[in-house]
Amino acid sequence: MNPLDAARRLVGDALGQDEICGTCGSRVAGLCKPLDAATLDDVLAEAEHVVFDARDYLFQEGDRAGHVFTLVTGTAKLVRLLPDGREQVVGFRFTGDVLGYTTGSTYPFAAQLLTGATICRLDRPRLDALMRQYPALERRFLDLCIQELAATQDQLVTVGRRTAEARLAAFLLSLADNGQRRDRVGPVLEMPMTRADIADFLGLTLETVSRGFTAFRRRGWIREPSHGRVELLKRGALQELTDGEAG
Amino acid sequence: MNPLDAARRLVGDALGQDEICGTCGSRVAGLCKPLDAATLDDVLAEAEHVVFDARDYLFQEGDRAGHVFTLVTGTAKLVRLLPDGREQVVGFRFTGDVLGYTTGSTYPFAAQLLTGATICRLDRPRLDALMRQYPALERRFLDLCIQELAATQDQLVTVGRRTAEARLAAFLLSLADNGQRRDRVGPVLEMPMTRADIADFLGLTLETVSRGFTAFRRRGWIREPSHGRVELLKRGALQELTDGEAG
DNA sequence: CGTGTTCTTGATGATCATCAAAGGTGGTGG
DNA sequence: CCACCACCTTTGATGATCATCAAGAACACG
Repeated sequence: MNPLDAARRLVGDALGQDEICGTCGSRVAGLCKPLDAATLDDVLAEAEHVVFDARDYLFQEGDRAGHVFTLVTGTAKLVRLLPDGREQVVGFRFTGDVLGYTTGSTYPFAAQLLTGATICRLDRPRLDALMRQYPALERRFLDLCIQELAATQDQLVTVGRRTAEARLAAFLLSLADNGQRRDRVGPVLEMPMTRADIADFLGLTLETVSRGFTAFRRRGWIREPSHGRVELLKRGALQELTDGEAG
Repeated sequence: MNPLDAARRLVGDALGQDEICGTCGSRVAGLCKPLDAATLDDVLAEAEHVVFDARDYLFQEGDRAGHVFTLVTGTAKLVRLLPDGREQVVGFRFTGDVLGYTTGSTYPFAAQLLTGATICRLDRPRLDALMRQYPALERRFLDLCIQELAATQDQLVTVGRRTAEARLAAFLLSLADNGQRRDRVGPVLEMPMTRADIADFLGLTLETVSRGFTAFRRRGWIREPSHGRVELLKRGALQELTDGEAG
């Protein structure tokens, strides 16, 4: 069952009901995690749920920042454009993550979906009102922002100071960490991004990324059971590569 | 007069008095900018001023996050270490900037001074108390964090997708923007960082950075009137380079 | 005035981008 | 249901960019 179908079914069954909203609120990375039940109800009463297709943009770079989004289901990439049209992926966002919060008036990057997705969306006027009412919400955004900052700095280290294969290894390990935080079962990771997406994230070309995957496969470090999935067979080897102890 | 002497003199004359504290509070990037006078007095009463030498660390990566710092005078670099000892500079901080705020228990990077500096320092327990009292302070940190995030994403674009000379041009232009925000007079920019610092920031080697400066000098795009200073003579040319319209 | 640090410049080579083409895969419509 | 088509992926050949190694020059400091 592909993610889009899953999302549609979920929404069809339970749009606006506690089942979905519970999901919004209970995720590790979710917006409402530290809120008590009464507050949560207030917040969720204001939010709306929407379904998007793969490749849809939640927002473009420079758009008026009118909403904050939570990914109930699906994966997205955050993209900055260069004047000449090339793009840099500044991050990926997964089920449970929050996107698009800014104190500025426009989004500083675009958010494009890699899969179909169910989105929980809250508009800025309502969010501002809720934040005045519940200061814990503002604190939550600060926590999230500090986490994002740390992750972006990590990425800067990866792109600035590692070889192509080491970057790829770091990417795969971060995917795995991500899966764990979301308590996904089993050793096989979902990887909905294309080689081009990964290249734009790592500051490489898609050819170089492809060669990296091939090399890891040949060495028996990874396995790709199907499109959009990886399994890390030798984490130690990947870790050594990122740590620079390459032989 | 070197920056260290300037800092020492300033502190010797006016430590703890309104003159310095006014400086903390009035800067564009300062912590207390949006606070009213009464709040500002409360915050400043809790802060202490300290003088550091060039190369001192305000904190190391992994230290307990016990203080928040404002640079009253001086320049610092923020550094992440790799397992093999190489380092990535994730940002520079200038007079008026705030450093070291995190909701976590340890600093995720080190802060090392490039020049002597006067620091306005506030410990976490007091800061937390002040934030409970003045929610505007928390909001201020969120603003700052979002700005830092945007700047770090910009840097990711630079390091991931631009050539060596284009990175250097972007760096010089950002220095100039920074100077403007601080309403520095005249066309000559302070540049207290070494070629190695710049290289570690741009994901290059110090030799490549040096060659870049030489190339820009030869083309008449920049001038270095003395150590630690630059003047941008052809901003348009530098801008074209970063925008990728290089011929 | 000597010493350590930073900066410059050159020579060489490795890494990775670029260009090119063919093989897969999934989705769509006939 | 099959065939076609668009997109993604793989693989190869070549070359440019930038790292590395090396040595000398300029500068700051004691």
